[in-house]
Amino acid sequence: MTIRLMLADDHRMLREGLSRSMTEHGFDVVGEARDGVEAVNMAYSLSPDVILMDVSMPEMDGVEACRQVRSSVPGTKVVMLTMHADQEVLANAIRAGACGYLVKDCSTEEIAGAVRMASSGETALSPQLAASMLDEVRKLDMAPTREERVVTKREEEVLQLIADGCSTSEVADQMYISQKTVKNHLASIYQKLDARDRTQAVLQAVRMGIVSLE
Amino acid sequence: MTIRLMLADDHRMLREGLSRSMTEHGFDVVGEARDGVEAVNMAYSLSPDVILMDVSMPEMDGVEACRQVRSSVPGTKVVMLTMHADQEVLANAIRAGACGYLVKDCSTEEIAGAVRMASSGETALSPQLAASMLDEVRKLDMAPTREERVVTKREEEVLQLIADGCSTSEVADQMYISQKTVKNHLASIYQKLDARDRTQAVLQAVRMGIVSLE
DNA sequence: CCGTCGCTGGGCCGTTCGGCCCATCACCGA
DNA sequence: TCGGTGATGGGCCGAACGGCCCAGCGACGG
Repeated sequence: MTIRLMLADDHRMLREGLSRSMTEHGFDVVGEARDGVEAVNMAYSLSPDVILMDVSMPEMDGVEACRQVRSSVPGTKVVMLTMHADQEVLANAIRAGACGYLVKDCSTEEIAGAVRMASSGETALSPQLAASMLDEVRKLDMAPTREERVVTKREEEVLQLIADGCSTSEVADQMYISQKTVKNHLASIYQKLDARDRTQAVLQAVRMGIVSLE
Repeated sequence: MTIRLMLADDHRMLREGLSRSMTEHGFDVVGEARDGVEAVNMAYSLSPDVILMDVSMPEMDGVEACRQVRSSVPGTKVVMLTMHADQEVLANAIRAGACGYLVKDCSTEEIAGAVRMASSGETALSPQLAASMLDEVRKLDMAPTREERVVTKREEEVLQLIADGCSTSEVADQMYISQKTVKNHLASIYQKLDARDRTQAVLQAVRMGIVSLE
């Protein structure tokens, strides 16, 4: 069974080249759109198996078009194409329901493979993108690592208990200290975390990874 | 300049095969380790450019070995090898400082490419892994999507402003309503989010993705 | 047409919170 | 040995908070 493919890109040359090579790879290219709006309408009337969609297009960008296609034509998979390995756009595309994400300088074999994977429900993306994504994850992990104890152990305990939903008296009970001491710890915390109440202190602590949500 | 490569895997056959093919690809295989402990010691004495390290090994698993190598021999890059596309292990490997992550059924060309990328400071990983990682990200994004408005628009505004550090009176000023109305909104929020004070309400809102941190 | 719900307010009251003083004790490094 | 810091407390007070009543108005749906 041949896969019914649709193209969406504002560059005619790219469309024609892609159309030719995808046809050679055994796909049935059933339609070509020049912008995002056209892509959404065409997807609705053609219900292709997969759409190769450029990220940057006139009228409506590919990410938004992807979102609309996914909601109005659920059976159609969308593989995004982009010029650069932009991690931010990638994240948005994933949220929009894209089943793949390729940089344009990949080979036609890679594109064909991505289309096949998409049509069978799998996800494909360029190694470049994967690497940039990893760097992003690594960056996120770096931050919590450097901490050299801004607040003391007891202060941290207070923060965690309050984040867990305890009141001042409950914190005091659980820590076997008086309410006054809890308030003293809090006062110290407010200075260190630049907060003026427990709400801000806990939020700041969450941001800094000092306490855990849940 | 040839890249000095070290192998760490508990399967002799795999080591020998890998050693042969990597040599053919122009790498200098300077050592082979049979378990994690041996890998760490050998890495320390040989200081190879790159280590191809299996995830599952006796004595010490590859992830821990990777961590120790990264801290004791900072110049050595580690590329992890695994049998299965386990997203959990991948995350740990990244945290441990791995510069690549490959499933074992990839071609020797891919491995060679990953080693070269690693030695030049880049990150490489198998498309399969990338896909499974994406699925993970997608799953995380799914949860906040289903929300059918638990709190009303105004209540959400109140929550966001408080999360941003505003007091009751400041929220009232910014929303052009009285302090009493703000407190009324909060009271309504407490019921809906099962919170007893603004701290818990904001934390719950953050957990539910209603308001954003920062 | 009437009920529900969201948004806007008022008043009252007891509790909690945060800021400001203060003290003691133990520990650790200069 | 002396000073700094962490942890433990005390008291006091004004402001903020949360719970409990209440009301009117507009929109929307049955």
